[in-house]
Amino acid sequence: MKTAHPPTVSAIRPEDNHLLAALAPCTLARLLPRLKFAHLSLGQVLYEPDVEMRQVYFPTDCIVSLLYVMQDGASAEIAVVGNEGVLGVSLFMGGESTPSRAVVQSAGGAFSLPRLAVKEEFNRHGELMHLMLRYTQSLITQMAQTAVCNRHHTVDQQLCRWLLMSIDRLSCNRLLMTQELIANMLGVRREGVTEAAGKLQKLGVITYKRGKIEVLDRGRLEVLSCECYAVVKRETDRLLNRKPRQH
Amino acid sequence: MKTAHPPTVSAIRPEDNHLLAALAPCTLARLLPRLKFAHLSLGQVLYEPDVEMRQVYFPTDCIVSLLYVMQDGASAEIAVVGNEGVLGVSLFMGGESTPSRAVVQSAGGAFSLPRLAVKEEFNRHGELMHLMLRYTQSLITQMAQTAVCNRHHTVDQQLCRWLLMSIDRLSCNRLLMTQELIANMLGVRREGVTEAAGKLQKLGVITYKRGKIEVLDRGRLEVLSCECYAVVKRETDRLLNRKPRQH
DNA sequence: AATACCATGTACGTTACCGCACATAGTGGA
DNA sequence: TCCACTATGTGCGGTAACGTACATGGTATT
Repeated sequence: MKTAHPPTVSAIRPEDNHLLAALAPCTLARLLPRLKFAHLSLGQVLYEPDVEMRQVYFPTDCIVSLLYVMQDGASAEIAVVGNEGVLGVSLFMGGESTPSRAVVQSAGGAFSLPRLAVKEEFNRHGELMHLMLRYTQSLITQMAQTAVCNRHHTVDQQLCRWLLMSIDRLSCNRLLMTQELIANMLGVRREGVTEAAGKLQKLGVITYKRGKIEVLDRGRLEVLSCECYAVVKRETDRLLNRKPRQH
Repeated sequence: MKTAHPPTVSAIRPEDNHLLAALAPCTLARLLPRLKFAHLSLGQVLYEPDVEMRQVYFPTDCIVSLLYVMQDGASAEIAVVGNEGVLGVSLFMGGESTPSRAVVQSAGGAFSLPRLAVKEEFNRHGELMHLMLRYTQSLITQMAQTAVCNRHHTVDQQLCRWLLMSIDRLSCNRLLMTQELIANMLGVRREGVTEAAGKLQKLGVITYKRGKIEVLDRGRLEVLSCECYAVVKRETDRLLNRKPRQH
Protein backbone atom coordinates (compact mmCIF):
# COMPACT_ATOMS: atom_id res chain seq x y z
CA MET A 1 0.00 0.00 0.00
CA LYS A 2 1.06 3.53 -0.69
CA THR A 3 2.46 5.15 2.42
CA ALA A 4 -0.16 7.61 3.53
CA HIS A 5 1.11 11.14 3.74
CA PRO A 6 1.82 11.82 7.40
CA PRO A 7 -1.31 13.74 8.46
CA THR A 8 0.16 17.21 8.15
CA VAL A 9 -0.70 18.55 11.55
CA SER A 10 -1.00 22.22 10.86
CA ALA A 11 -4.42 23.37 11.99
CA ILE A 12 -5.57 21.49 15.04
CA ARG A 13 -7.11 24.15 17.23
CA PRO A 14 -10.86 24.76 17.23
CA GLU A 15 -10.20 28.44 16.52
CA ASP A 16 -8.71 27.45 13.18
CA ASN A 17 -12.31 27.17 12.09
CA HIS A 18 -13.74 30.63 11.58
CA LEU A 19 -17.16 29.82 12.97
CA LEU A 20 -15.80 28.31 16.16
CA ALA A 21 -13.42 31.24 16.42
CA ALA A 22 -16.30 33.66 16.26
CA LEU A 23 -18.01 32.19 19.30
CA ALA A 24 -17.76 33.82 22.71
CA PRO A 25 -15.38 31.99 25.05
CA CYS A 26 -18.18 30.72 27.26
CA THR A 27 -20.07 29.23 24.33
CA LEU A 28 -16.99 27.60 22.96
CA ALA A 29 -16.18 26.29 26.43
CA ARG A 30 -19.50 24.46 26.49
CA LEU A 31 -18.74 22.80 23.19
CA LEU A 32 -15.10 21.97 23.78
CA PRO A 33 -15.59 18.75 25.74
CA ARG A 34 -17.62 17.32 22.90
CA LEU A 35 -15.57 18.53 19.98
CA LYS A 36 -13.45 15.77 18.55
CA PHE A 37 -10.60 16.39 16.18
CA ALA A 38 -10.25 14.11 13.19
CA HIS A 39 -8.05 13.94 10.16
CA LEU A 40 -10.15 13.60 7.04
CA SER A 41 -8.50 11.96 4.08
CA LEU A 42 -8.94 12.63 0.39
CA GLY A 43 -12.05 11.04 -1.01
CA GLN A 44 -13.56 10.28 2.38
CA VAL A 45 -17.33 10.51 2.34
CA LEU A 46 -18.80 12.40 5.27
CA TYR A 47 -22.45 12.11 4.32
CA GLU A 48 -24.27 9.85 1.92
CA PRO A 49 -27.41 11.10 0.20
CA ASP A 50 -30.61 10.67 2.21
CA VAL A 51 -28.80 9.15 5.17
CA GLU A 52 -29.27 10.77 8.58
CA MET A 53 -26.23 12.74 9.58
CA ARG A 54 -24.66 11.84 12.91
CA GLN A 55 -22.54 14.90 13.47
CA VAL A 56 -21.52 18.23 12.07
CA TYR A 57 -17.94 18.97 11.03
CA PHE A 58 -16.05 22.21 11.47
CA PRO A 59 -13.12 22.02 9.03
CA THR A 60 -9.84 23.53 10.12
CA ASP A 61 -7.74 22.86 7.06
CA CYS A 62 -9.62 20.40 4.93
CA ILE A 63 -11.99 21.18 2.08
CA VAL A 64 -15.20 19.29 1.52
CA SER A 65 -17.39 19.32 -1.57
CA LEU A 66 -21.12 18.93 -1.61
CA LEU A 67 -21.73 16.83 -4.68
CA TYR A 68 -24.84 15.59 -6.34
CA VAL A 69 -24.39 12.34 -8.21
CA MET A 70 -26.99 11.57 -10.83
CA GLN A 71 -28.51 8.24 -11.71
CA ASP A 72 -26.21 7.89 -14.70
CA GLY A 73 -23.16 8.58 -12.56
CA ALA A 74 -22.54 12.13 -13.74
CA SER A 75 -21.89 14.56 -10.93
CA ALA A 76 -21.87 18.22 -10.12
CA GLU A 77 -20.53 20.22 -7.22
CA ILE A 78 -23.18 22.22 -5.43
CA ALA A 79 -20.98 24.01 -2.93
CA VAL A 80 -17.66 23.77 -1.18
CA VAL A 81 -16.98 24.09 2.53
CA GLY A 82 -13.70 24.78 4.31
CA ASN A 83 -12.52 26.46 7.45
CA GLU A 84 -15.00 29.30 6.92
CA GLY A 85 -17.96 27.04 7.52
CA VAL A 86 -19.59 23.93 8.81
CA LEU A 87 -20.90 20.72 7.29
CA GLY A 88 -24.24 19.23 8.19
CA VAL A 89 -26.48 22.27 8.35
CA SER A 90 -29.45 19.94 7.83
CA LEU A 91 -29.06 18.82 11.41
CA PHE A 92 -30.18 22.14 12.77
CA MET A 93 -32.36 23.04 9.80
CA GLY A 94 -34.42 20.02 10.70
CA GLY A 95 -34.10 17.74 7.71
CA GLU A 96 -31.39 15.47 9.11
CA SER A 97 -30.20 14.55 5.61
CA THR A 98 -29.92 15.89 2.07
CA PRO A 99 -30.01 14.34 -1.42
CA SER A 100 -26.36 15.20 -1.92
CA ARG A 101 -23.13 13.71 -0.76
CA ALA A 102 -20.22 15.29 1.07
CA VAL A 103 -16.76 14.26 -0.13
CA VAL A 104 -13.37 15.38 1.11
CA GLN A 105 -11.68 17.20 -1.71
CA SER A 106 -8.55 18.20 0.14
CA ALA A 107 -7.34 16.20 3.13
CA GLY A 108 -6.96 17.91 6.46
CA GLY A 109 -8.41 18.38 9.89
CA ALA A 110 -11.88 19.03 11.19
CA PHE A 111 -13.66 19.05 14.51
CA SER A 112 -16.79 16.99 14.72
CA LEU A 113 -19.65 17.63 17.09
CA PRO A 114 -22.28 14.96 17.70
CA ARG A 115 -25.80 15.54 16.59
CA LEU A 116 -27.23 15.86 20.07
CA ALA A 117 -24.66 18.38 21.17
CA VAL A 118 -25.39 20.47 18.10
CA LYS A 119 -29.11 20.48 18.72
CA GLU A 120 -28.68 21.17 22.40
CA GLU A 121 -26.57 24.22 21.78
CA PHE A 122 -28.72 25.36 18.85
CA ASN A 123 -31.80 25.14 21.04
CA ARG A 124 -30.35 27.63 23.46
CA HIS A 125 -31.19 30.08 20.70
CA GLY A 126 -28.07 32.03 21.36
CA GLU A 127 -25.13 33.14 19.32
CA LEU A 128 -24.40 29.71 17.91
CA MET A 129 -27.85 29.56 16.41
CA HIS A 130 -27.53 32.98 14.85
CA LEU A 131 -24.07 32.25 13.54
CA MET A 132 -25.13 28.94 12.02
CA LEU A 133 -28.13 30.51 10.34
CA ARG A 134 -26.05 33.28 8.86
CA TYR A 135 -23.54 30.76 7.62
CA THR A 136 -26.37 28.78 6.10
CA GLN A 137 -27.45 31.86 4.22
CA SER A 138 -23.98 32.27 2.83
CA LEU A 139 -24.11 28.65 1.74
CA ILE A 140 -27.40 29.39 -0.01
CA THR A 141 -25.72 32.25 -1.83
CA GLN A 142 -22.98 29.96 -2.96
CA MET A 143 -25.42 27.38 -4.29
CA ALA A 144 -27.47 30.01 -6.08
CA GLN A 145 -24.37 31.38 -7.74
CA THR A 146 -23.28 27.91 -8.73
CA ALA A 147 -26.58 27.51 -10.54
CA VAL A 148 -26.03 30.79 -12.38
CA CYS A 149 -22.42 29.92 -13.16
CA ASN A 150 -23.34 26.52 -14.56
CA ARG A 151 -25.85 28.18 -16.82
CA HIS A 152 -23.81 31.00 -18.27
CA HIS A 153 -20.08 30.65 -17.82
CA THR A 154 -17.38 28.78 -19.68
CA VAL A 155 -15.29 25.97 -18.30
CA ASP A 156 -12.31 28.33 -18.35
CA GLN A 157 -14.07 30.79 -16.09
CA GLN A 158 -15.42 28.12 -13.81
CA LEU A 159 -12.01 26.60 -13.35
CA CYS A 160 -10.68 29.98 -12.24
CA ARG A 161 -13.51 30.34 -9.78
CA TRP A 162 -12.96 26.84 -8.47
CA LEU A 163 -9.26 27.41 -7.95
CA LEU A 164 -9.91 30.65 -6.11
CA MET A 165 -12.46 29.08 -3.82
CA SER A 166 -10.03 26.30 -3.05
CA ILE A 167 -6.98 28.38 -2.21
CA ASP A 168 -9.12 30.71 -0.13
CA ARG A 169 -9.78 27.77 2.13
CA LEU A 170 -6.17 26.69 2.40
CA SER A 171 -3.27 28.52 3.89
CA CYS A 172 -1.13 28.21 0.79
CA ASN A 173 -1.30 28.50 -2.97
CA ARG A 174 -0.84 24.83 -3.70
CA LEU A 175 -3.35 22.10 -3.93
CA LEU A 176 -3.15 18.38 -4.43
CA MET A 177 -5.75 17.70 -7.05
CA THR A 178 -5.84 15.89 -10.36
CA GLN A 179 -7.61 17.28 -13.39
CA GLU A 180 -9.79 14.22 -13.32
CA LEU A 181 -11.11 15.15 -9.87
CA ILE A 182 -11.63 18.77 -10.80
CA ALA A 183 -13.61 17.60 -13.81
CA ASN A 184 -15.81 15.58 -11.48
CA MET A 185 -16.50 18.58 -9.32
CA LEU A 186 -17.25 20.90 -12.19
CA GLY A 187 -19.28 18.24 -13.92
CA VAL A 188 -17.30 18.46 -17.16
CA ARG A 189 -14.96 16.22 -19.12
CA ARG A 190 -11.44 15.68 -17.91
CA GLU A 191 -10.15 16.86 -21.30
CA GLY A 192 -11.99 20.11 -20.83
CA VAL A 193 -10.09 20.74 -17.63
CA THR A 194 -6.81 19.77 -19.27
CA GLU A 195 -7.41 22.36 -21.93
CA ALA A 196 -8.50 25.12 -19.55
CA ALA A 197 -5.62 24.41 -17.15
CA GLY A 198 -3.20 24.36 -20.07
CA LYS A 199 -4.25 27.85 -21.05
CA LEU A 200 -3.79 29.11 -17.50
CA GLN A 201 -0.35 27.57 -17.33
CA LYS A 202 0.64 29.10 -20.66
CA LEU A 203 -0.45 32.46 -19.26
CA GLY A 204 1.73 31.93 -16.21
CA VAL A 205 -1.21 32.08 -13.85
CA ILE A 206 -0.72 28.58 -12.49
CA THR A 207 1.69 25.70 -12.80
CA TYR A 208 0.83 22.10 -12.30
CA LYS A 209 2.33 18.70 -12.56
CA ARG A 210 0.72 15.37 -11.91
CA GLY A 211 -1.79 16.31 -9.31
CA LYS A 212 0.01 19.29 -7.85
CA ILE A 213 -1.32 22.69 -8.73
CA GLU A 214 0.22 25.97 -7.69
CA VAL A 215 -1.38 29.36 -8.15
CA LEU A 216 1.23 31.89 -9.23
CA ASP A 217 -0.87 34.95 -9.98
CA ARG A 218 -3.95 35.19 -7.86
CA GLY A 219 -4.89 38.60 -9.17
CA ARG A 220 -5.00 37.43 -12.73
CA LEU A 221 -7.07 34.44 -11.69
CA GLU A 222 -9.66 36.81 -10.29
CA VAL A 223 -9.76 38.77 -13.50
CA LEU A 224 -10.14 35.65 -15.60
CA SER A 225 -12.86 34.28 -13.33
CA CYS A 226 -16.50 35.17 -13.79
CA GLU A 227 -18.31 37.57 -11.49
CA CYS A 228 -19.66 34.63 -9.48
CA TYR A 229 -16.54 34.35 -7.36
CA ALA A 230 -16.70 37.96 -6.22
CA VAL A 231 -20.44 37.89 -5.60
CA VAL A 232 -20.16 34.93 -3.25
CA LYS A 233 -17.10 36.29 -1.51
CA ARG A 234 -18.62 39.68 -0.87
CA GLU A 235 -21.85 38.20 0.41
CA THR A 236 -20.06 35.72 2.64
CA ASP A 237 -17.90 38.46 4.11
CA ARG A 238 -20.97 40.55 4.72
CA LEU A 239 -22.92 37.77 6.39
CA LEU A 240 -20.16 36.65 8.68
CA ASN A 241 -18.99 40.17 9.13
CA ARG A 242 -15.42 39.65 8.45
CA LYS A 243 -14.29 43.20 7.74
CA PRO A 244 -17.33 44.79 6.13
CA ARG A 245 -14.97 46.68 3.80
CA GLN A 246 -12.01 44.71 2.59
CA HIS A 247 -10.11 47.41 0.68
CA MET B 1 -53.65 51.33 -21.20
CA LYS B 2 -54.60 47.71 -21.38
CA THR B 3 -57.43 46.87 -19.01
CA ALA B 4 -55.81 44.96 -16.18
CA HIS B 5 -57.28 41.53 -15.66
CA PRO B 6 -59.68 41.78 -12.74
CA PRO B 7 -57.60 40.38 -9.86
CA THR B 8 -58.97 36.87 -9.95
CA VAL B 9 -59.95 36.46 -6.34
CA SER B 10 -59.60 32.75 -5.87
CA ALA B 11 -57.26 32.11 -2.96
CA ILE B 12 -57.58 34.74 -0.30
CA ARG B 13 -57.45 32.83 2.95
CA PRO B 14 -54.22 32.47 4.90
CA GLU B 15 -54.70 28.70 4.87
CA ASP B 16 -54.32 28.72 1.12
CA ASN B 17 -50.63 28.97 1.85
CA HIS B 18 -49.34 25.59 2.96
CA LEU B 19 -46.99 26.92 5.58
CA LEU B 20 -49.60 29.09 7.24
CA ALA B 21 -52.01 26.17 7.03
CA ALA B 22 -49.57 23.96 8.89
CA LEU B 23 -49.43 26.25 11.91
CA ALA B 24 -51.38 25.50 15.07
CA PRO B 25 -54.49 27.71 15.45
CA CYS B 26 -53.00 29.67 18.33
CA THR B 27 -49.86 30.50 16.41
CA LEU B 28 -51.78 31.55 13.36
CA ALA B 29 -54.07 33.62 15.56
CA ARG B 30 -51.09 35.62 16.76
CA LEU B 31 -50.05 36.36 13.21
CA LEU B 32 -53.46 37.08 11.75
CA PRO B 33 -53.78 40.71 12.82
CA ARG B 34 -50.57 41.52 11.05
CA LEU B 35 -51.01 39.48 7.92
CA LYS B 36 -51.99 41.66 5.02
CA PHE B 37 -53.39 40.30 1.80
CA ALA B 38 -52.12 41.73 -1.45
CA HIS B 39 -52.58 41.02 -5.09
CA LEU B 40 -49.23 40.69 -6.79
CA SER B 41 -49.14 41.43 -10.49
CA LEU B 42 -47.03 39.91 -13.22
CA GLY B 43 -43.55 41.31 -13.30
CA GLN B 44 -43.80 42.95 -9.90
CA VAL B 45 -40.49 42.98 -8.06
CA LEU B 46 -40.73 41.97 -4.41
CA TYR B 47 -37.08 42.26 -3.54
CA GLU B 48 -34.18 43.96 -5.25
CA PRO B 49 -30.68 42.53 -4.88
CA ASP B 50 -28.82 43.65 -1.76
CA VAL B 51 -31.73 45.73 -0.52
CA GLU B 52 -33.06 45.05 2.97
CA MET B 53 -36.32 43.20 2.86
CA ARG B 54 -39.22 44.78 4.67
CA GLN B 55 -41.55 41.82 4.89
CA VAL B 56 -41.98 38.20 4.05
CA TYR B 57 -44.67 36.99 1.64
CA PHE B 58 -46.74 33.85 1.91
CA PRO B 59 -48.12 33.24 -1.61
CA THR B 60 -51.60 31.82 -1.89
CA ASP B 61 -51.94 31.58 -5.64
CA CYS B 62 -49.11 33.56 -7.14
CA ILE B 63 -45.72 32.26 -8.21
CA VAL B 64 -42.53 34.15 -7.60
CA SER B 65 -39.14 33.51 -9.15
CA LEU B 66 -35.83 34.10 -7.49
CA LEU B 67 -33.69 35.41 -10.30
CA TYR B 68 -30.08 36.39 -10.52
CA VAL B 69 -29.38 39.04 -13.10
CA MET B 70 -25.79 39.31 -14.26
CA GLN B 71 -23.83 42.41 -15.09
CA ASP B 72 -24.37 41.86 -18.80
CA GLY B 73 -28.12 41.51 -18.31
CA ALA B 74 -28.34 37.75 -18.71
CA SER B 75 -30.41 36.07 -16.06
CA ALA B 76 -31.05 32.72 -14.46
CA GLU B 77 -33.73 31.42 -12.17
CA ILE B 78 -32.42 30.11 -8.91
CA ALA B 79 -35.64 28.87 -7.39
CA VAL B 80 -39.38 29.31 -7.59
CA VAL B 81 -41.77 29.87 -4.70
CA GLY B 82 -45.52 29.45 -4.61
CA ASN B 83 -48.18 28.51 -2.12
CA GLU B 84 -45.94 25.80 -0.68
CA GLY B 85 -43.49 28.33 0.69
CA VAL B 86 -42.49 31.75 1.79
CA LEU B 87 -40.41 34.57 0.34
CA GLY B 88 -37.82 36.45 2.33
CA VAL B 89 -36.13 33.69 4.29
CA SER B 90 -33.12 36.01 4.71
CA LEU B 91 -35.11 37.95 7.25
CA PHE B 92 -34.99 35.16 9.77
CA MET B 93 -31.72 33.69 8.54
CA GLY B 94 -30.18 36.97 9.52
CA GLY B 95 -28.85 38.41 6.30
CA GLU B 96 -31.75 40.78 5.61
CA SER B 97 -31.07 40.71 1.87
CA THR B 98 -29.69 38.53 -0.92
CA PRO B 99 -27.84 39.17 -4.18
CA SER B 100 -30.85 37.98 -6.15
CA ARG B 101 -34.13 39.50 -7.10
CA ALA B 102 -37.68 38.24 -6.57
CA VAL B 103 -40.05 38.71 -9.50
CA VAL B 104 -43.69 37.71 -9.81
CA GLN B 105 -43.93 35.15 -12.53
CA SER B 106 -47.61 34.44 -12.23
CA ALA B 107 -49.97 37.01 -10.81
CA GLY B 108 -52.01 36.17 -7.74
CA GLY B 109 -52.42 36.67 -4.04
CA ALA B 110 -50.04 36.59 -1.12
CA PHE B 111 -50.09 37.50 2.53
CA SER B 112 -47.32 39.76 3.69
CA LEU B 113 -46.01 39.91 7.23
CA PRO B 114 -43.82 42.82 8.34
CA ARG B 115 -40.25 42.22 9.24
CA LEU B 116 -40.66 42.85 12.93
CA ALA B 117 -43.62 40.53 13.25
CA VAL B 118 -41.63 37.78 11.54
CA LYS B 119 -38.69 38.17 13.84
CA GLU B 120 -40.85 38.38 16.90
CA GLU B 121 -42.61 35.13 16.13
CA PHE B 122 -39.41 33.45 14.97
CA ASN B 123 -37.75 34.39 18.24
CA ARG B 124 -40.33 32.51 20.20
CA HIS B 125 -38.44 29.51 18.90
CA GLY B 126 -41.60 27.58 18.43
CA GLU B 127 -43.29 25.82 15.59
CA LEU B 128 -43.02 28.74 13.19
CA MET B 129 -39.27 28.71 13.54
CA HIS B 130 -39.04 25.02 12.91
CA LEU B 131 -41.38 25.18 9.98
CA MET B 132 -39.50 28.07 8.39
CA LEU B 133 -36.18 26.32 8.80
CA ARG B 134 -37.47 23.13 7.25
CA TYR B 135 -38.90 25.10 4.38
CA THR B 136 -35.57 26.83 3.96
CA GLN B 137 -33.91 23.47 3.67
CA SER B 138 -36.31 22.50 0.92
CA LEU B 139 -35.44 25.73 -0.82
CA ILE B 140 -31.78 24.79 -0.53
CA THR B 141 -32.55 21.48 -2.16
CA GLN B 142 -34.28 23.23 -5.01
CA MET B 143 -31.33 25.55 -5.59
CA ALA B 144 -28.86 22.70 -5.46
CA GLN B 145 -30.84 20.76 -8.00
CA THR B 146 -31.09 23.80 -10.22
CA ALA B 147 -27.32 23.94 -10.26
CA VAL B 148 -27.13 20.29 -11.26
CA CYS B 149 -29.84 20.71 -13.85
CA ASN B 150 -28.15 23.69 -15.44
CA ARG B 151 -24.98 21.70 -15.73
CA HIS B 152 -26.28 18.49 -17.22
CA HIS B 153 -29.72 18.70 -18.72
CA THR B 154 -31.06 19.86 -22.04
CA VAL B 155 -33.36 22.78 -22.58
CA ASP B 156 -36.09 20.30 -23.47
CA GLN B 157 -35.81 18.59 -20.10
CA GLN B 158 -35.55 21.83 -18.21
CA LEU B 159 -38.66 23.19 -19.84
CA CYS B 160 -40.57 20.12 -18.71
CA ARG B 161 -39.31 20.56 -15.18
CA TRP B 162 -40.17 24.23 -15.21
CA LEU B 163 -43.71 23.58 -16.42
CA LEU B 164 -44.23 20.94 -13.75
CA MET B 165 -42.99 23.20 -10.99
CA SER B 166 -45.31 25.91 -12.20
CA ILE B 167 -48.52 23.93 -12.44
CA ASP B 168 -47.77 22.31 -9.08
CA ARG B 169 -48.10 25.77 -7.61
CA LEU B 170 -51.31 26.65 -9.39
CA SER B 171 -54.69 25.06 -9.07
CA CYS B 172 -55.04 24.47 -12.79
CA ASN B 173 -53.12 23.27 -15.81
CA ARG B 174 -52.95 26.59 -17.55
CA LEU B 175 -50.44 29.34 -17.22
CA LEU B 176 -50.15 32.80 -18.65
CA MET B 177 -46.57 32.98 -19.78
CA THR B 178 -44.78 33.91 -22.96
CA GLN B 179 -41.87 31.92 -24.30
CA GLU B 180 -39.79 35.04 -23.96
CA LEU B 181 -40.36 35.08 -20.21
CA ILE B 182 -39.70 31.37 -19.84
CA ALA B 183 -36.43 31.88 -21.69
CA ASN B 184 -35.50 34.57 -19.19
CA MET B 185 -36.15 32.24 -16.29
CA LEU B 186 -34.26 29.34 -17.76
CA GLY B 187 -31.46 31.59 -18.90
CA VAL B 188 -31.65 30.43 -22.51
CA ARG B 189 -32.60 31.97 -25.86
CA ARG B 190 -36.21 32.57 -26.66
CA GLU B 191 -35.79 30.51 -29.84
CA GLY B 192 -34.62 27.60 -27.74
CA VAL B 193 -37.87 27.67 -25.80
CA THR B 194 -39.89 27.98 -29.01
CA GLU B 195 -38.26 24.86 -30.31
CA ALA B 196 -38.64 22.86 -27.11
CA ALA B 197 -42.24 23.95 -26.66
CA GLY B 198 -42.94 23.12 -30.28
CA LYS B 199 -41.79 19.56 -29.73
CA LEU B 200 -43.99 19.22 -26.66
CA GLN B 201 -46.97 20.52 -28.55
CA LYS B 202 -46.34 18.15 -31.43
CA LEU B 203 -46.30 15.32 -28.91
CA GLY B 204 -49.63 16.46 -27.54
CA VAL B 205 -48.20 17.09 -24.08
CA ILE B 206 -49.05 20.78 -24.05
CA THR B 207 -50.82 23.34 -26.20
CA TYR B 208 -50.07 27.01 -26.26
CA LYS B 209 -51.01 30.13 -28.05
CA ARG B 210 -49.70 33.62 -27.54
CA GLY B 211 -48.84 33.50 -23.90
CA LYS B 212 -51.33 30.88 -22.81
CA ILE B 213 -49.95 27.45 -22.08
CA GLU B 214 -52.00 24.44 -21.12
CA VAL B 215 -50.62 21.17 -19.90
CA LEU B 216 -52.55 18.27 -21.44
CA ASP B 217 -50.57 15.27 -20.30
CA ARG B 218 -48.91 15.75 -16.98
CA GLY B 219 -47.68 12.19 -16.76
CA ARG B 220 -45.79 12.44 -20.01
CA LEU B 221 -44.28 15.71 -18.88
CA GLU B 222 -42.85 13.94 -15.86
CA VAL B 223 -41.34 11.25 -18.03
CA LEU B 224 -39.79 13.77 -20.39
CA SER B 225 -38.41 15.82 -17.52
CA CYS B 226 -35.08 15.09 -15.92
CA GLU B 227 -34.76 13.45 -12.53
CA CYS B 228 -34.35 16.87 -10.92
CA TYR B 229 -38.06 17.47 -10.70
CA ALA B 230 -38.71 14.27 -8.76
CA VAL B 231 -35.73 14.75 -6.46
CA VAL B 232 -36.91 18.16 -5.35
CA LYS B 233 -40.51 17.07 -5.03
CA ARG B 234 -39.71 14.05 -2.92
CA GLU B 235 -37.41 16.02 -0.65
CA THR B 236 -39.89 18.86 -0.26
CA ASP B 237 -42.64 16.42 0.64
CA ARG B 238 -40.39 14.75 3.16
CA LEU B 239 -39.29 17.99 4.79
CA LEU B 240 -42.72 19.46 5.12
CA ASN B 241 -44.16 16.06 5.85
CA ARG B 242 -46.96 16.17 3.46
CA LYS B 243 -47.79 12.46 3.25
CA PRO B 244 -44.45 10.79 3.83
CA ARG B 245 -45.48 8.15 1.29
CA GLN B 246 -47.36 9.45 -1.67
CA HIS B 247 -48.25 6.21 -3.45
C1' DA C 1 -61.05 48.26 -41.05
C1' DA C 2 -56.45 49.64 -40.81
C1' DT C 3 -52.38 49.59 -38.26
C1' DA C 4 -48.85 48.85 -34.94
C1' DC C 5 -47.12 45.69 -31.94
C1' DC C 6 -46.08 41.48 -30.00
C1' DA C 7 -45.61 36.34 -29.84
C1' DT C 8 -44.03 32.77 -32.36
C1' DG C 9 -41.69 30.21 -36.32
C1' DT C 10 -37.62 29.26 -39.07
C1' DA C 11 -33.15 29.28 -41.05
C1' DC C 12 -28.03 29.44 -40.95
C1' DG C 13 -23.37 29.83 -39.68
C1' DT C 14 -20.65 29.71 -35.24
C1' DT C 15 -19.05 28.07 -30.83
C1' DA C 16 -18.36 25.37 -26.66
C1' DC C 17 -18.42 21.20 -25.10
C1' DC C 18 -19.00 16.22 -25.66
C1' DG C 19 -17.49 11.26 -26.54
C1' DC C 20 -14.00 8.58 -28.03
C1' DA C 21 -9.51 7.05 -29.21
C1' DC C 22 -4.94 7.02 -28.51
C1' DA C 23 -0.23 9.08 -27.47
C1' DT C 24 3.11 10.62 -24.04
C1' DA C 25 5.23 11.12 -19.77
C1' DG C 26 5.90 11.01 -14.70
C1' DT C 27 5.85 7.89 -10.52
C1' DG C 28 5.91 4.18 -7.33
C1' DG C 29 6.56 -0.64 -6.49
C1' DA C 30 8.71 -5.15 -7.65
C1' DT D 1 16.11 -1.18 -13.54
C1' DC D 2 12.01 -2.40 -15.34
C1' DC D 3 7.15 -2.39 -15.34
C1' DA D 4 2.54 -1.10 -14.46
C1' DC D 5 -0.20 2.54 -13.53
C1' DT D 6 -1.78 7.02 -13.48
C1' DA D 7 -1.92 11.83 -15.12
C1' DT D 8 -1.86 14.61 -18.86
C1' DG D 9 -1.89 15.93 -23.98
C1' DT D 10 -4.10 15.89 -28.50
C1' DG D 11 -6.97 15.09 -32.38
C1' DC D 12 -11.53 14.48 -34.56
C1' DG D 13 -16.29 14.09 -35.63
C1' DG D 14 -20.81 15.06 -33.43
C1' DT D 15 -24.23 17.99 -31.17
C1' DA D 16 -26.69 21.37 -28.32
C1' DA D 17 -27.19 25.84 -27.86
C1' DC D 18 -25.89 30.52 -29.43
C1' DG D 19 -26.36 35.04 -32.15
C1' DT D 20 -28.53 36.99 -35.81
C1' DA D 21 -31.82 37.90 -39.19
C1' DC D 22 -36.15 37.82 -40.87
C1' DA D 23 -40.94 35.86 -41.75
C1' DT D 24 -45.63 34.92 -40.16
C1' DG D 25 -49.62 35.48 -37.76
C1' DG D 26 -52.48 36.94 -33.61
C1' DT D 27 -54.19 40.96 -30.81
C1' DA D 28 -55.15 45.44 -29.33
C1' DT D 29 -55.58 50.30 -30.46
C1' DT D 30 -57.18 53.73 -33.35
